[in-house]
Amino acid sequence: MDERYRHKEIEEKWQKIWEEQNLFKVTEDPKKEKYYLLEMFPYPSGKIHMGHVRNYSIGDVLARYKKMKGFNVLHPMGWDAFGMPAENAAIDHGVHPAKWTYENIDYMRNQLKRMGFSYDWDREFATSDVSYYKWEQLFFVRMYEKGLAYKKRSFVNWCEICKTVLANEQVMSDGTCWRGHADDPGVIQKELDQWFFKITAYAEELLEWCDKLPGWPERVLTMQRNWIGKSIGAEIHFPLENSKDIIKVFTTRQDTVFGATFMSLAPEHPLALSLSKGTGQEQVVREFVEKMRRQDKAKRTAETAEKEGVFTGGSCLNPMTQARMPIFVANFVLMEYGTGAVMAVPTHDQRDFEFAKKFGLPLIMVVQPEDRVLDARTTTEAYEEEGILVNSGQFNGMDSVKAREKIAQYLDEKGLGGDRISYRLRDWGISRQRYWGAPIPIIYCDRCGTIPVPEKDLPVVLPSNVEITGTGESPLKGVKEFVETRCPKCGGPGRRETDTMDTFVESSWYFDRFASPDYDKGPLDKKRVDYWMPVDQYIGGIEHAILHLLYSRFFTRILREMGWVSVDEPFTNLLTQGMVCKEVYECPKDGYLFPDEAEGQGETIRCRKCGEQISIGRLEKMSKSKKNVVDPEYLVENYGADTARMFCLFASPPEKDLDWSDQGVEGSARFLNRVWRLFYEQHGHLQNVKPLPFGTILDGGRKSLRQKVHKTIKKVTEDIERFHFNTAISAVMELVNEIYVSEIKDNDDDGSRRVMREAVETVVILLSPFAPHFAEELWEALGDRESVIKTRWPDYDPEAVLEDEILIVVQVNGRLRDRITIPASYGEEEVKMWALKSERIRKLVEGKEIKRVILVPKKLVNIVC
RNA sequence: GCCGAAGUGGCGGAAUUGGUAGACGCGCUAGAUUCAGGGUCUAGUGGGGUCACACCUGUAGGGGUUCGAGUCCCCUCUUCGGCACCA
Repeated sequence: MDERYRHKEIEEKWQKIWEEQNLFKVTEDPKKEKYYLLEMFPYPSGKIHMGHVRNYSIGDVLARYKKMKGFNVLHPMGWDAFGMPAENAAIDHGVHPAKWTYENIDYMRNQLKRMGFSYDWDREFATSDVSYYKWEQLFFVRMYEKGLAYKKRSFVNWCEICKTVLANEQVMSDGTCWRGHADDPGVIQKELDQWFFKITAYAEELLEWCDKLPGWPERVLTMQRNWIGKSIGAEIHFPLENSKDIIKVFTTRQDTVFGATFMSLAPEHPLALSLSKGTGQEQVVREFVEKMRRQDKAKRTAETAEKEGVFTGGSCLNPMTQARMPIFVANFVLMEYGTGAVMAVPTHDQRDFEFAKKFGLPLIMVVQPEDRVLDARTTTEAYEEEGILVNSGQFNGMDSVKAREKIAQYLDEKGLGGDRISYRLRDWGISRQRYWGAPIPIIYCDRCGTIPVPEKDLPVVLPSNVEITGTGESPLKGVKEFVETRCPKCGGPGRRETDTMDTFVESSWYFDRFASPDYDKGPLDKKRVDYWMPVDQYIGGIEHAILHLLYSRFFTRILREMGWVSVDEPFTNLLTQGMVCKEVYECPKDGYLFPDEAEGQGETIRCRKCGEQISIGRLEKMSKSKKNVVDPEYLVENYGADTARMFCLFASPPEKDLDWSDQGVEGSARFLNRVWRLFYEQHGHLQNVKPLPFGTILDGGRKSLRQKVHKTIKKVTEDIERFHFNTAISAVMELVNEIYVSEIKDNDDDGSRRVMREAVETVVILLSPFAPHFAEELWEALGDRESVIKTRWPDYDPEAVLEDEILIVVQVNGRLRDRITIPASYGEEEVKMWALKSERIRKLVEGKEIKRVILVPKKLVNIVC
């Protein structure tokens, strides 16, 4: 054994051995309990970052631990390889997206291997492999046949920087692109023909299952519930004046229908323009609609935005009162929600109230609170609470909750509408005007229309001879050999669809493919998928709380319907890890600085460029633009992968953000070195020594050390099970500290050596999921031939952890006054007696009447007087 | 505005169910090491107070429940995240 801990040599040595022995390869084994552990696979952007290191270190602890616990562990890794950065690289550097992507993959695979993660590399694939995306094209074709994939001309979110369409989920609440560009001008609305997946068909099921995922963080479920946004209400039909047509509205407050005095339409509503024809309002409406279309939607629909609108010239009738209701176009009405038309009840909706005041429209109070009387003539705001119905015909006097039910029933009976449920969730737009993605397998024929590519003709291979320009048109449009084809139905000339699929489609089923990545007779080998799915533990960043996780849940249902998977939900347990943060250096003149662009210390840190005093300290997520990243490669080089892993796990619990600290990394390195020195000093005299069997009776230093060992086994096991890796590591640190100061450390007798052997052996085993190379090397130094990961995770000896003397805290009136050590065997009365016998307690209690004595077994006595 | 999470030493963080607040690590202090420095080992380290005890005080702030509250309840403040004219 080397006197010094040489991380580089050790890590290379063991990575080679693991690979040679194919140690992490798994196959289905019905005799063993399976455990599918998955971390979100990376986009091959070039290099791994600290977020990956943290995510995958957490996963690797669990994978290795479960393996040692005897589970058949599936722990795969692959690449989310389609996407825009590859095209940007093509535009910026003239390198083909495929070359760029696969070179990045090679580099990053190597980096992951250097971290020592226990992946079954035989299962690796990239989503840009034809052997992967061809199955996605098969899904598309089948979905098209079932009406789950359809094409629609509509207004879609368009990012000017990405030059492509975004799904609703990909637009942030401030109206910017989810990718986070600098100086994002905001997503605009563009009218395009787009393919959609019918996720709304599963809105109810996706929502219901939010209550059946106890292994998911509540906040993720809450976000998904909000996103689906279920509202229970009614549809009401309003007949147009002078026409047989009707306007349908959705409302959750059908109890206020008698108070509806006007109508508001979304600017995109087809009736908006047609109603105005010949009324003299045509020009005004046209201008308003045009203006709205050009406006950033997030701005237009922000709550603070001024309520704007114009009269269409048309009117409809309130079906309950027959009152005439003028029809307006209003900026706050959304075409995508409900029916794009809103019955306006200014007395009971604040938006309508403000709108009515602006245009001098009538107010009719129809719901009265029970404790006061509201007057429509004097009220200054809408009353939106429940109450008793007035001015509402046969529903007068009814409670508003009850009235909602009765009015919906009435509408249904009269053919004027009825109960409806509306969702905020909209269908998933998947068309992207991009090259580097899976082609949508559709052919357009002038005679036969839209024809899916027959299954026997799949895959539609992405051509490689393409010019990437970044104009906003799909680059595939320029590839003649790709576009021009034959119609599969009539054999005449046909044109291929040139848009590609959203890359979130690939990540919606990759976890299924990992179960049978080599299968070529279909997308999934049912038997193997049934063995492995669902994923027992999924780990990744909270930023995917809606996007990826909701799409994956939807896709699982599609694959279930098609018979490829048997599960309802893909991920049983979800762990969302926090971000990796570091302080930023910001100069008032030169912006963000790298740490070495600053000089000085403490209060007087200055910019090297301009000499200006700079601010420091604010913690932000590591990002290139903020110049606060730490390159994992630097860490591995200087400290080793094991230290990097230890730090990520020790510094903070997984769900919380991790604050980067160079000194913290030093601390982790120091700990490993401390363990190394202990072994260097001890391994010689502990080789081929066997630990004592369970139940052995000991005393003195042997007993106390052995007790600490078994307590540590118990603690670390429990902590790993509940993902408290930081406290698991601190428990091992405590054990190491205790070994250092143990009085039996250098004893030569058989008993001491056997206790010591067990102690150091336990340190290695407990540390092995965290610092695997380090543990292997020490394990070998102790004389063991087999890899430490093949060792069974130890059980603790229940007898060894028992204490014969325990510390009892003695309180007087709830305040700590003394601590006494007594034999653990003492009964209640004896404990109380000894507590009262304590000198300090006697002084405090003297002359007072003892009213009560409370005893918490093995913990405390509280004397009340 | 609504919903959710959080607030503990100089710092990162401990404290499964109400029962010794501050484990472990960083930093700092002292001592040791034939000791330049660094490294290593040992000990100390919430604040006040004391030679040392005793004692007082302390988990964002205020109130409450309890023999006992970081933990439970109510109110307030701050931070972060989500949703936000969704009819």
